[in-house]
Amino acid sequence: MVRRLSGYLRQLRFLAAEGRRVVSSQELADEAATTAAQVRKDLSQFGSFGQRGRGYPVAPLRDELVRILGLRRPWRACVVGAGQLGTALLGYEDFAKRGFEIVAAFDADPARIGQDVGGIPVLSIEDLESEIRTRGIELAILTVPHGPARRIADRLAEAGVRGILNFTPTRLRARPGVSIRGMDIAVELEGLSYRIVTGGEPGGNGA
Amino acid sequence: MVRRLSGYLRQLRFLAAEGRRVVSSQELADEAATTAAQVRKDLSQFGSFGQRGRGYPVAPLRDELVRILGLRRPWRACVVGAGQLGTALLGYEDFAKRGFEIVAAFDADPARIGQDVGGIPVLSIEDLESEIRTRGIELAILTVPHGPARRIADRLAEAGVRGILNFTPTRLRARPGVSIRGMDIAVELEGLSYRIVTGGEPGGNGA
DNA sequence: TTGTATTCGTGACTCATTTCACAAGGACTC
DNA sequence: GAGTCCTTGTGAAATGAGTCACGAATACAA
Repeated sequence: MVRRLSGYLRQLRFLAAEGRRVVSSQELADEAATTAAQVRKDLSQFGSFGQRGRGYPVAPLRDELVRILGLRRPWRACVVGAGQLGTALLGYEDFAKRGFEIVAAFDADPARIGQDVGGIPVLSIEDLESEIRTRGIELAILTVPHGPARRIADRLAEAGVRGILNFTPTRLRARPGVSIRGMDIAVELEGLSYRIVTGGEPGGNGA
Repeated sequence: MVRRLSGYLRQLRFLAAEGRRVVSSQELADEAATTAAQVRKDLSQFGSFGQRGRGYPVAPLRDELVRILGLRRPWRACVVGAGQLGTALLGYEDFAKRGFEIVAAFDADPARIGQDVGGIPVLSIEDLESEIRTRGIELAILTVPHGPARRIADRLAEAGVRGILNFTPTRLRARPGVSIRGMDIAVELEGLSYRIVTGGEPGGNGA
C-alpha cells in the first residue's frame, strides 16, 4: 500500500511541475495501475484531502503525501560496499530529488578508500560506527558480498541506523528499531519466471 | 507468495549442498521468516511433497520448486542500458547459478557498443529486435534513463520478450503477454521512510 | 506389537485488503 | 436558483491471505 502512495506522489510531482491544479482519483489510479476507489480508500485513511465534484488539489495533496511518507526533510543515507553496484548507486542523482541524500560510502578495499565518487567520499569500513554517528547517517544501502553481509548489518544496527535496503542475497536478521527491505534481483527474476510459466496476468506488481 | 517460494528454494539448495536429506516445515519457516503452517500451506497448493512424521525430502522438494518457479531450464536474458547500473548487473555471477543466463547487453552509446563486459557483448540498441529474435532472448533487465524507457519497453514487447525487470523510475504500460516487475530503489527507500516514521514493525518484507 | 513422539495436510476461522454502491457536497448551465 | 453533472468519502459486501487446530500417517523405542 505504501508502494501505491509512492506512485501517487510521483504522479503528483509530475502534475505539479506541469502546472495542473486538480486531479481526480481516476486519473491517479490510471497512472498508478489501480482503481479510483482504491485511491480514495488509500487517501481517506489519512484524512479528507479532496473536494467533491472537483477532485484533489495537486500541490496540497503532494505535500500531504510527502508528510505521510516521512519525507519532509531529506534522509541521510550511505552505501555500504563500493563495488560495481554500490558505485552505480552513488551516481544515481534521482535519490536527492526524492528526498534521500547519500553522504558517504564504505568499503573494505584500501584501493577504494579515500576515493571520491561524484563528490561522495569512500570511507573505511573500519570506521563504520564512528562515521555513521558523526555524519548522522540514518539509512544504509547494503551492497556487500554475501559473506560479510550479516555482520555488517549487525554493525549498522548497532551504530544506530534506522533502516537498511538490502541488495545482498542474504536474509538479514530482524533487529528491533531497524527496518529492513530486501531487493534480491534474482528473487524478482524468479517472480517473473513464475508468472510467465503459469500464464498469470502480465501487469502485476508496480512497474 | 512467490517470494516465499524463492526463499524456500534458496534454503533447500543450501541444505542439499550440505547433504541434508529431510527438512521440516518449521526449519524452512525459520529461515524464510514465516511460520511452519505457512510453509505447509504454500507447498500444499502444488501437491503433497512431504512425509508425515519425517518432513520434506530436500532434493525432491528443491526440484519440485525449480519446476514450479519455471526454472527447469535457464532463461535467456539481456540487460538494456549498459550504464553504471547495467554494467554492474552484467558482472553479477549469481544470475547463472539461479537459472538466468545473460547473453547480451544493449546500449545507444557508440563508445560502448562492441565492448565485451565479462564475456557479454554490448550490442547496438538499433539492432534490439533482430538480436532478441536471433539470440532467443526471453527476459530483459531495463536500466535505461527515464526518457527512452517507455519506448524501449514497447520495442522489447514487440520483439517478443516475455518479461521485463524494470529498474527505471518510469511506470511502464502493461502489454499483453509481457510480465513486468518494477524495482524502483527510491520507492523502496520511501517504504523504509514510512515504516520508520510510523514506527511500524521493523522486519517486514523479505530481507 | 503397543505406545509415544513427530510432522504433514487441510478444513475452519480470523484478519486484512479490495471492490462495490451510493449518499453528500460542490460546480456549472441556463 | 433549479436542475444536472461530477467526484469524493465511506459503510457494506466480497475476496483473499494467513493462522489455528487437529486428524492421519510415519518413525522409533520398549
